[in-house]
Amino acid sequence: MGRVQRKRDERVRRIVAAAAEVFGERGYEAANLEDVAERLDVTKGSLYYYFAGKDELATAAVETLGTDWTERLEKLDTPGGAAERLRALLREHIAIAVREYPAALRLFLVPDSWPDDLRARIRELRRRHDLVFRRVVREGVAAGEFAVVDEDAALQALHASMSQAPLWCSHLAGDAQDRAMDHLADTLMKLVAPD
Amino acid sequence: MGRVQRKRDERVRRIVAAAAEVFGERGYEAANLEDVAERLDVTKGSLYYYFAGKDELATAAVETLGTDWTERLEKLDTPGGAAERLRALLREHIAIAVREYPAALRLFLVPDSWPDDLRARIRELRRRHDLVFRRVVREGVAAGEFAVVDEDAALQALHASMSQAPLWCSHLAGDAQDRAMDHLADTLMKLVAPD
Amino acid sequence: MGRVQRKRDERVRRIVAAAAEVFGERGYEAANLEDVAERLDVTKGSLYYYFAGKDELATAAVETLGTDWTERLEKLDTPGGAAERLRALLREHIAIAVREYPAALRLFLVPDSWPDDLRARIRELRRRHDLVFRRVVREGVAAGEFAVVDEDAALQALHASMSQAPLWCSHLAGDAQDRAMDHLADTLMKLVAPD
Amino acid sequence: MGRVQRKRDERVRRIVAAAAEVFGERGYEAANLEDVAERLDVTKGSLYYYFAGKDELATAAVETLGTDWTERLEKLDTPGGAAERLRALLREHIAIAVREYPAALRLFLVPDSWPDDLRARIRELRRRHDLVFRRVVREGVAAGEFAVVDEDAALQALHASMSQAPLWCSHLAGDAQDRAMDHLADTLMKLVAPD
DNA sequence: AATGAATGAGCTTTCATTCAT
DNA sequence: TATGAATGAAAGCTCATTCAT
Repeated sequence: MGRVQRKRDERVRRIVAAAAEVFGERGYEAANLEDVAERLDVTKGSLYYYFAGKDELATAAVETLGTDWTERLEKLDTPGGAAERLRALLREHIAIAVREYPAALRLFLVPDSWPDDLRARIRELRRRHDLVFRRVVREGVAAGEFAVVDEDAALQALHASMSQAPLWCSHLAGDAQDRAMDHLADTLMKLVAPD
Repeated sequence: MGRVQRKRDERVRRIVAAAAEVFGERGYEAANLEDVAERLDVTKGSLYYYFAGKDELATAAVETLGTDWTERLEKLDTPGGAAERLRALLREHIAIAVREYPAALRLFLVPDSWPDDLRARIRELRRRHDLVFRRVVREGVAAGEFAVVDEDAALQALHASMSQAPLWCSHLAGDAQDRAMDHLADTLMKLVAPD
Repeated sequence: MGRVQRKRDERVRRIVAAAAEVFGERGYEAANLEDVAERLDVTKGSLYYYFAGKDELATAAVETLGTDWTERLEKLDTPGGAAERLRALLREHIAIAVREYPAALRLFLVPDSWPDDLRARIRELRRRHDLVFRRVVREGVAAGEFAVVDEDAALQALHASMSQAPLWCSHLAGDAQDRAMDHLADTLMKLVAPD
Repeated sequence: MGRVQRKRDERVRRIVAAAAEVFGERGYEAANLEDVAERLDVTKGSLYYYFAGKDELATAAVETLGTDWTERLEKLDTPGGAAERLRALLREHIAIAVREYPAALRLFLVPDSWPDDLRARIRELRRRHDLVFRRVVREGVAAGEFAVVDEDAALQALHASMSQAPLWCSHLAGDAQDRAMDHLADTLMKLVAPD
């Protein structure tokens, strides 16, 4: 992989980052390529040299954002039992959602009209993301630290609550926001609390 | 209020219903008036006889849907303690979300660009809706039946989880879907479980 | 002509008056029938019972306004020489323009696309209106009171100046407006001043 | 300023010229972008690459036309006294109105609904245009060559008469038209004639 | 590789006009 | 007579997409 390829990859990376911002802020439909280009100081047309169209760009954005997010959670190597580790995961996930991707919810609400392969890739992304949490939950349950009514239900509730956190946390200021995020994490821990 | 007015009201009601469907399915941006009109077997222009524009129509849809939903929950007169009543509320709310308004989440994700008064009305709607749950939770806590880390956090988690339920319940068939909904309700009860 | 016909005439008269206001304020293109109807507390559709369409209504408005205006000038029976009479005509014309039909200029700027017969009627109106002034000017010239380079040019200048008077007189307050109108009339008298 | 910019400027210039034609012929409301585009052999949408909307295009048209017109009059360096110079100005102004911008009157009758800044720019344009005439009139008065009842009234009358000249001159043929224009200019000179 | 330009389809909105009642 | 309702054509505007340079 030569210098040329590296340069191209870097270019793509920056485009996707910009796209993730715009799509995240406005959602797929309301986002427009002009704004993505503007953020990169290039023209709309240039994007087509790297991406076949809006769909592909949005998919790449979702993919990158999803992967980054997942990896940051995967790297979070907290020592201790399942409870400590889950608590750390929740806190980190909420922090990322509120601070960095306040509109990720919109970003993941992809149009139903997308081709199957794009949808499949996104589903796969979510599955991998979900696995980070699911593993800890499952270990906690096995170790008797946690108890769940239903694993799927618990995980859905966790994800849903975290992804909507920005909707009511964003408008809070520094300390109050921190406290709200902590309270949410603590609250969600109850979902897997032993009886 | 004469026959004419009644007829107009009925007409408006049907338009709003159609709009709620379309906006709910596609979200505000992706929805278009052509589709709303088509569902009513009229032409686009006719809608403007009843509504000043897309915004107003969407607001009406959100408002109607929100009010109906809240009222159905308010009417739910379950006997018993806070736990029984909350459980019934959760189950009903989830059922409505999954069966009748699978895309309500999208509908409530209103554009940031809306005028303040529209946003204010929507916020008010949500507040009233929230109150139905908040009251029961508060009573349960007072009665020692429930314990919450933080009232706001608990309620946010409840709402978020329920509103996203369709995303993973819709594709399930009859019995499996019922079971999933029950599991979710039971899971969410843990959020307020006493220690 | 029975009571029915009289009632209809009265109805037509009021519609035309409202139309003259609206067309005068906005000009032909920008005016819309909804506003005309609203001013009369009726619905758009009703207007079609009396007029075949927008064109006919506008023509009637122009015609009525033109006729009224002309008749008021014709009735102005000032004693004295041509100078006194012309001065009175100018002053009255300007007053009507500024106070009552500040946008008459817009009203008379009819679209080029109108059918020939409508245009012909309007031209005839203007001719009759013009005649009121032309007669006095001609008499003044014959009597040696006036001198004109060219009768047509003088009359065109008179009309143009008077019809645009509202553009710079409307924003003036009571006395100042009166003075401006007087000055304009005096100024225009110079157009026919003897050498 | 590179070749690209020059090309863009030229493009803009041609668009504005086309717009001035269309707006001038039909007035603001009746004019439509389709027609402007058609005259340039492009599609409607292309205009938006250069102008934000109908308002901006119309303003540019008014501005360009107004500036050009004023500059042509300013460059008119006639020798002689105030009378000779005013006579030349009138003649040139009338010629431009009749021959080149027969519907400028319509163009300058901007909608009341325009934003204040657009209206302000147009007013400024008119002020500068007016100044060309006002200066000569004032000099003539100072030199005792002219006498006016009221400077403002005289100038308003001059402008109004000239701007409406096309309404009755356009339909005249070659020589007759020339003569009519001359007569108008001579007639208007009387407005400032000494007593 | 990137740009400026253009396109065309699709959207929201307006409004003269028609018509059953 | 008058109304409420609906229509359809046309307007202004947006934007993903294409393409010559």
